[in-house]
Amino acid sequence: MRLSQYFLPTLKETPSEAQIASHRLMLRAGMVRQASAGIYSWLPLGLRVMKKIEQIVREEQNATGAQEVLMPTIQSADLWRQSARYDGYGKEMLRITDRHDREMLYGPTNEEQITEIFSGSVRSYKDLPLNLYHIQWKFRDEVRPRFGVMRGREFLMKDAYSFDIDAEQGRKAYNKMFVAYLRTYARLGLKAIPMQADTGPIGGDLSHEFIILADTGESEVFCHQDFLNRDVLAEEFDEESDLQPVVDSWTSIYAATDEQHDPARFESEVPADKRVSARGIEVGHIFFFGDKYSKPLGASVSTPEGGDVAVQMGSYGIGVSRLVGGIIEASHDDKGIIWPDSVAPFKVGLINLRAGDVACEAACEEIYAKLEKAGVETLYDDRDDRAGAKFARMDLIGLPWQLIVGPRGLKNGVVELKSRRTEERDEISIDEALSRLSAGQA
RNA sequence: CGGGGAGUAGCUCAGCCUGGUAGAGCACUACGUUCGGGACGUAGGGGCCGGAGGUUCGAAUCCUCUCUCCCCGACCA
Repeated sequence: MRLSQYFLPTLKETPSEAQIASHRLMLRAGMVRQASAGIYSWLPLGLRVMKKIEQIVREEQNATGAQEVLMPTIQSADLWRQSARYDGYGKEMLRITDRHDREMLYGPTNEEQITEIFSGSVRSYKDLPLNLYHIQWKFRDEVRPRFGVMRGREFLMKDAYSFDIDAEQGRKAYNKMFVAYLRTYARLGLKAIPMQADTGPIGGDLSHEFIILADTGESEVFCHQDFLNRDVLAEEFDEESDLQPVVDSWTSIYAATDEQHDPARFESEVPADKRVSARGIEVGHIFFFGDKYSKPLGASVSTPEGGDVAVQMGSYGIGVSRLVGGIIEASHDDKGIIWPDSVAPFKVGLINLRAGDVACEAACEEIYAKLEKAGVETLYDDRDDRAGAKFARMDLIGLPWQLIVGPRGLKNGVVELKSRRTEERDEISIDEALSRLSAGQA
């Protein structure tokens, strides 16, 4: 993509409403624009990142055997009356009426809807286990939206729903999601820590929330150092096996948010040099709640013995749009965003330091064409700005690699390849730069 | 939902107290000089001063009502 043609409205000054780093940086980098309190429009750069996160989430869900569906944002009030949550959910639910005065609502979550879909089509234990998910916008009328997309009212969420014949099978489904979540966050370049959680309004007796560490996190987190050193992507799992030992290995070590923190336990269970206290952001929450929804909504299947039994359900949420902010919170510096490779909107920013210079332009055009051909996502800064402005903008939007082409280097036959994260610069030939960027790692 | 604050140019803000031709910096347009870490000069364009009432000869400014946004707390993917 040529920057001269790309809609990237970056800001030099910070809009006054933005308090935390990710919000400031998202506005300054031209990723989003606020429409009203807690509601955002996504501009090209922001949308690219969100789509990448969404795709990683999707791949990890699919890998567990979950199947993607898409449910509507607008739901009927009647459905929610059946689960008795229409009155219970309170003012967070945005209620609307259509032209016939039918009571509708903008879905804050989809347990009722998925359960109805299930019960309308599934009759036998032979159709289980089943896990359906979708990635759809939700609306929760938060009292006080804040922190940009981290606590918006409208947000994009992946929610999965598992259906099983009994609690034992349900626990297996829960464990699969547990591990899939760990893998998802790891692929997003995040250290996520599972913590025992309250089940809140969704209910149930088994629940974990996933917290990523970031200095600006909302809650204080205490955990064992081992969490941070463990690489879940390096571990092999047999999806069909019982994952309980894996889950146990993650949940048996101390980890708690400040609400549930027990200093005495922390100190007795974790050696002093392994104690980590940090700030955290919740980016996912999983629940197993048995027949809480299947019973009132009549989601039952026939058993091998010929009887009828309400299915055991779980629900599993990841805040996709929140993760865009969360990743920035976990990965930025005073110059701007530092994207992990897996979600970077482009892999490399090609900077022509002297637009209009014949040699620079020819070199950039050649490099750009070759990178595009090699499938390397490239944002080519072909604008006629001064060098300083180009550097500042590229640092702000945080692409992992900057390939800097200037008259000074070209005279010696070299370009400069700079890592945004480490700030290491290598002066190398164009060919070497191309081969490094085209290979997996630069 | 309690408490505080703010709405004036795309952004950051001054002007308001004490009513009298709507301003600055950045951004934008043109030209020139510049050109490896957010340059400089000259000339421009851009505003129903959040909205509605009121007071007044005259309202961004004073009064009333209202809408919106932000911050702190209690609650949340």
